[in-house]
Amino acid sequence: MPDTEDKPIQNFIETIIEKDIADNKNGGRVHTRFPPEPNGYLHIGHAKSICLNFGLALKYNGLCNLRFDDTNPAKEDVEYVESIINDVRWLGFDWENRLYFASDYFRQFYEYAIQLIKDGNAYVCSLSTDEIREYRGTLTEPGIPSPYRNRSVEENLDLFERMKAGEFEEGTHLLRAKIDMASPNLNMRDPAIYRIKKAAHHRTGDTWCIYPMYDFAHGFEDSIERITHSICTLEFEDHRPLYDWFLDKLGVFHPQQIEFGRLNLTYTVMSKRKLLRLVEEGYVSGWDDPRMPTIAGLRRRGYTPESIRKFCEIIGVTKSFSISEISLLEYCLREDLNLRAQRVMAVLHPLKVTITNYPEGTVEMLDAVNNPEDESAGTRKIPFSRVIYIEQEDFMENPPKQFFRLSPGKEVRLKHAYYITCQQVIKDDDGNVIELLCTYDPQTRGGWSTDGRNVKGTSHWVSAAHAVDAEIRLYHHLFTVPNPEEAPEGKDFTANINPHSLEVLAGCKVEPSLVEAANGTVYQFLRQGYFSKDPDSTSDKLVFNRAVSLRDTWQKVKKNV
RNA sequence: UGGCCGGUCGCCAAGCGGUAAGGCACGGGCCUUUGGAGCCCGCAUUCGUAGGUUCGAAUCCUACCCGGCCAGCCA
Repeated sequence: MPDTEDKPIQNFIETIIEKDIADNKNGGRVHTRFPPEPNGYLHIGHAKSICLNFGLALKYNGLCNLRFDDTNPAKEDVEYVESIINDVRWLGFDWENRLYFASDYFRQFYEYAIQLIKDGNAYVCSLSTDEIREYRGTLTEPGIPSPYRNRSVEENLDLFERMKAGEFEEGTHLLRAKIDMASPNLNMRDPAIYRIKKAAHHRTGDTWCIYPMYDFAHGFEDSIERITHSICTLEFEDHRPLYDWFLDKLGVFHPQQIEFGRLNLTYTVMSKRKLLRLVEEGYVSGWDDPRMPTIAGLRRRGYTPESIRKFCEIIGVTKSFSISEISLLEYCLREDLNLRAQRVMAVLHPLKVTITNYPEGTVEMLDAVNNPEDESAGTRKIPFSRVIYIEQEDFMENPPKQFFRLSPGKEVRLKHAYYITCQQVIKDDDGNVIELLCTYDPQTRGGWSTDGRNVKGTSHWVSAAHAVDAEIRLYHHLFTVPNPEEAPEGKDFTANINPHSLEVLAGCKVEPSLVEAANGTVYQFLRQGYFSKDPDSTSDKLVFNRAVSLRDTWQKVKKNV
C-alpha cells in the first residue's frame, strides 16, 4: 500500500540511535567518528562510512571526530594522513578541532595494559609466532592454553616493562589477554594486545617499540573520546565481544559498536590492499588515476563531492552483503552535473566540413547558451567560419532510416549556428571520408527557420581556424567483469583487468574558451558527456578526462539496426 | 563438519502480524536547437525452500538450502 504521507526512511542505525536518544542513553548525546588507518588512500567505500558517520552527527545534532587509527607504524605514513585529511574535507565534512590520533593515546593504552596484567587479565606469552598459531586451534577444534598463561603478575609486569624497554627482539614476546582458549569465537582465544615492533612511528618516532593491537586499542580510542556509537563494517562483528570485554574489564566509558555492510561496486575492486597492487604493479598511473575508485581518482576524473554524497545516501545502509552497480554512481554524477556544468562544444573525432557558399575570411560571433538548465549561467560568443569540424560519427554515407544526422543531400542543424546540407563527399585514396562540402542557409542563423522545415538532427561543431587541439582521455571499466574477485582457477583479480580501460584521443578540437579554464573544472561537451580539465594540461597542451558520458539513445538504436 | 551475520524485482532497498514503497537498470510513448535533460506509462499475485502457528505471515516458530566473515604479533 502506498503511504500517503512521506515519512523519511531510516536505516537500522538511525533506528538504534533514535531509541537511544528516546531512552536518554548517554544523556541523549550522539558522537561518532571516522577512524581510518593512514596506510592508503581513501576510496568510495570509505566515503560511505564518512557520509554515514558525519551524516549521523549532523542529523542528530551530534559530533563526529576524524581519528587516525595509527597503531601499526610498519604500514603507515604521513603521505596518507595528508591525503585522507584532504579527501574528507573535499567531500564536505568538518571535524572542527576534533582531529585525533590513536598514537596520542599510547601512554594511556600502556597503563590500561598494566592494569589488565595486575588484574590477572593479561599475560606475557613467549611462544613463537608459529607456536601461537598451533596453540590457537582451528575453526572446529578448541585451542590449547599457552604454557606461559599462568605466569605471576610480578613476572608479567617485569617482562612487559622489559618489552617496552626494548630488551627483546620482535616476535619473542607478546602481551595477550587471558580469555578463553576454547571459545568458538577465535578472537577470544587469548588475543594479542601488545607486540614488539622496532619501527619508527610517523608521529611518535622511536618513543615506543611496543604497539597495541587494533582490538585492544580501538575501544579505548572510542572510550577516551566519549564516542556513543562506534560504527564499523561487518567483518568486525566477531570482534564485538572482544571490544566489549576490554572496556568492561577496565570499567571505562563503553561506546556501542554497530556494524554495517561495506560498499562494493561492480567492475572495480575496493580493498586498499588490492588498490595498492594496482598502483605498485603499474596497472594504473597512481592513487589518483581517474580509473581508480579512490576519492582522489574520482575527483581527478571529474566527480563532484555532491554526487558522491548523493550516491552514499541512496545506496542505503544495511547488514547485508551487496555489490552496487557502478551505473548508479554514474547516474548520480550526471544528475548533479546536468544542473551545473557549463556546456561547451568539442569534437573528439574531427571531420572537416567546408561550407562552400559561406564567404571566405568571414568570422561571425554567434550566441551560445551556457546551460539550458540554468538561465543564470548566461550565454557566450562562439566563432563560426567557412571551415569547421564536426564529429565523424555525425556523418554516414549510407545511413539507416533511423539516422537523422548528416548524409549526402540531407540537412542538419549546427547547434547555435545554421542549417547545412551535404552536397559532396571527398575521400582519400583508400576510400575514407576526409572532407564534406556543404552549403548553408543564411536564413537559419542561430539554428532556426520560420518555414516549418523539420530538421531533426543537430550536430556540435567547432570553427577550424579557432579551435584548440586537445588530448582527451576516455575511461572504461578497470575490469572486464562485474565482480573481479571471481577469477579463473589459480588466478587472482588481476586476471580480470581490462587492458583497454584507458583510451587516449589525440588531435581533438575544442572551443578556444577552454584554454583559460582552471584545472579540475568540469564541462559538458555537448552531446557527449562530462569532461574535467586534467592537471596534466599545460599552456600549449590541453588534456581532458571523460568523467561520464551522456546517456546515448542512438547507441541503443544503432544496435537494433 | 565450529561460531557470528545475512537472504524482498537484474542491482540497491523500504517493510517490524493486516494483505509487496522508492531509486537505478530495462522496455514503450511524449517533448526537444544536446538522439542530453524533462514528462508519462510498464516492470515481484510474491518475499531462499519446505512445513507449522494464526481469521490473516515477507513479518512469529521449526528444519533445510544458499551467501558473507573469522584460524595476522593487519586494521
